[in-house]
Amino acid sequence: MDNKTIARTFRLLAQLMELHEENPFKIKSIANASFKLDKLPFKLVGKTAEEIAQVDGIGKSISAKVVELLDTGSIKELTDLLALTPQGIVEMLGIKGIGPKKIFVIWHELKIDTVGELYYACNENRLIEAKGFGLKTQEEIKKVIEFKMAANGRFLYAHVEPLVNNIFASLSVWLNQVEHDALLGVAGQFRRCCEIIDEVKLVVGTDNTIVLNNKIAEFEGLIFEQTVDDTFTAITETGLSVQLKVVNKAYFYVEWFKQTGNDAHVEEVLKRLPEGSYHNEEAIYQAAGLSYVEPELREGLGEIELALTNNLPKLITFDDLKGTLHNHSTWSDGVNTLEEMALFCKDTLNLEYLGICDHSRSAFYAKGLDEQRVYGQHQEIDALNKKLAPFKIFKGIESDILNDGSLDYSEEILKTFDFVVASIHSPLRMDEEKATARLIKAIENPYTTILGHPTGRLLLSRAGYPIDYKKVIDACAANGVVIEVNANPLRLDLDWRWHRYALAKGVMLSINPDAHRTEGFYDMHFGVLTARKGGLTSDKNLNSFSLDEITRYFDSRKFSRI
DNA sequence: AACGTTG
DNA sequence: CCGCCAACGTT
Repeated sequence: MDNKTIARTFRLLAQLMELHEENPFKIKSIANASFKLDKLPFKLVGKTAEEIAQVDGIGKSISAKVVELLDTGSIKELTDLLALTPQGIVEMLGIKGIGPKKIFVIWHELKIDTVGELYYACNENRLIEAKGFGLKTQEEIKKVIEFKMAANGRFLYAHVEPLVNNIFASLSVWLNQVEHDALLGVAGQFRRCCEIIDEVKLVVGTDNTIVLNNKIAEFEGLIFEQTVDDTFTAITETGLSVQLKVVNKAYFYVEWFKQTGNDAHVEEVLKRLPEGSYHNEEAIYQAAGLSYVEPELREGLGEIELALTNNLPKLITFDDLKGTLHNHSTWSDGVNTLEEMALFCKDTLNLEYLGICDHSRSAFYAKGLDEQRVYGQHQEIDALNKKLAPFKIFKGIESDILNDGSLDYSEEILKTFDFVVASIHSPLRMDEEKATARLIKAIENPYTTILGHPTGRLLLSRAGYPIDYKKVIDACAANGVVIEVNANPLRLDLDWRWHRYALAKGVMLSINPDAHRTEGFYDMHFGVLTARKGGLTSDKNLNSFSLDEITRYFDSRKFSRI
C-alpha cells in the first residue's frame, strides 16, 4: 500500500467523522495526519508504530491506525463508519464543490442519499431550499455530476498502462507455451497513446486457435467471453473492457494495423492497399505508397497527406530530453528537498539541468514563496550549483496569474529568475473571453518564459476553463512564449490536438513533469507520448536543449527585455 | 490566506 | 430592489 492510498483513507475517515458529528478536535487531527502522510519523503510500508509516531503531528493513536491499515488493509473505526453511511453519501464526498458540511444538510434535511437523486433535485430546483445552498452551488453541483457521469467507463492512460503491460506479459508467456511463434500485439487507443482509454484491444496471431479457444476463458483473473467468432471480451473489476482478437498468423499484421488506427486512418490506408498478407506494418504502408506512420499519429488528422509526401515529423523520444523544467521542492508543496530533486535528475535520470519552479506567494495553500524565501531559495541554488557542477539548477518560479492577468511579484523580483512559468490556479471559474484575456495579458508580460498548463483541466475529473486556443497560441507566437505540455497524466495540457497548430505558428513546447517528488519526473514519459501524438520533434521542445543551448536561450530572453 | 457564495 | 458585508464553506 502506498502513502497516497493511506493518506486518502485517512481523509475519508476524517470526512466521515465530520458527517457523523464526532469530536471536531479528533477530526482535525485525522485530517491533519492525512495531509502529513501524503507529504512524507519515505514509504510507510514496513515502518513500525513507534517510527511512524516520530512524524510531526502524528501520535500514538494515529500511528496505531496506520499500522492497523498496513497490517489488515482497513481501520475498524472507518469500517464501522462506512457501515453507518449510505453508499451514495460516500460517493458525494467525491463531488468537488461540496464538502461534509453541505452533504450533511443534503442527507438529513433534504433526505437525499444517492448521487442520482441529488442530480434530480438539482434539476427540480430543490437544492436552493436548503440553508447554505443557492443557485450557483446548485448549478455547480449539477455540472460536476454530469462530468462524472460522462467519465464513467473511461480511464486515464497512466491508470491502464500497468494493466496492459501485465496482460501483455502473461499472455506472451502463455501463448509461447501453446505455440512458440505465436504473435501478439497491443492495438487500439492504448497503442495510439490516447490520453483517455475506454477499451483495451489486443491482437493474437496463431494457427492453433482451438487450444486458445479452450484456454482463454480464464486469464489473469479476467473472464473472457467469446463475443464474436474470433473475438473474446472481458470486463475488469473497474469496468474497463479488454478485447482479444484472434487471427491466423498470416493475417496478423494486417489485423494489428486495422485494430490500431482509428476508422478514418485505417480506411484511408486500405483504399490504397493491395489485398494480400504482409509480414510487418512497414510493408503495409510501403505497399500503400506511404511512409510508415507511427501508431500515435494514426488519428485521421492529416497524417496520410504527410505520409504521401514523406513529410511526417520525426517524433520526439524520452531520450531526447536533456533536462526538466517546472518542478517543485519542499520550499513550497513538494515532498523532496531541492538537493534530492537535483541529485535524482543528475544521477538517476542523467539529465544536465533541473528547473525549479516552486509556487509563488499568493498560492498560500501550497506554501508559496514570499520575496524573502525567494531570496533564500536562490542562495541555496547557488550553493548547490557549486557543489553539483556541471549539473545546473535554474532559478524558476511558477508564478500565479492573478485574476487581472498580472504576475505575482514586482519586476524587481521577477528579474532575479532565470525563467518564469506562468499558470492560473484560481479562480478557475471563468468564461472563455475572460480566461483568454487573462492568459494573453500574462503571455505579454516580458518576464513570462513558459505558459503553464493552459486550461487547468484535470482529465476525467475537472473540465478546464474554456479558452480561445488560437488567440492564446498566436499570442505566444507573438511574444516568444513557450507553451508547456504538462506531463502529469491527469493534465496533459496543452492538449495534443493543438500542438500542430502551435508548431506551425513557430511556438516551442516544453514537456514539463510538474514533479512534486522525485518519482514525479517519470511523468515525462506520459508527456512524451502525448507530444508524439501532437507531432512534436525534439528541436521544438525546450527541455531537449542541451545545457549550453538552454542557457543561451534564457539569456537571449533576458536581453530581449532590455 | 483568498475566494466565491449565501443570506 | 439593489448594493453591501459578515459568516461560512471550500480549495
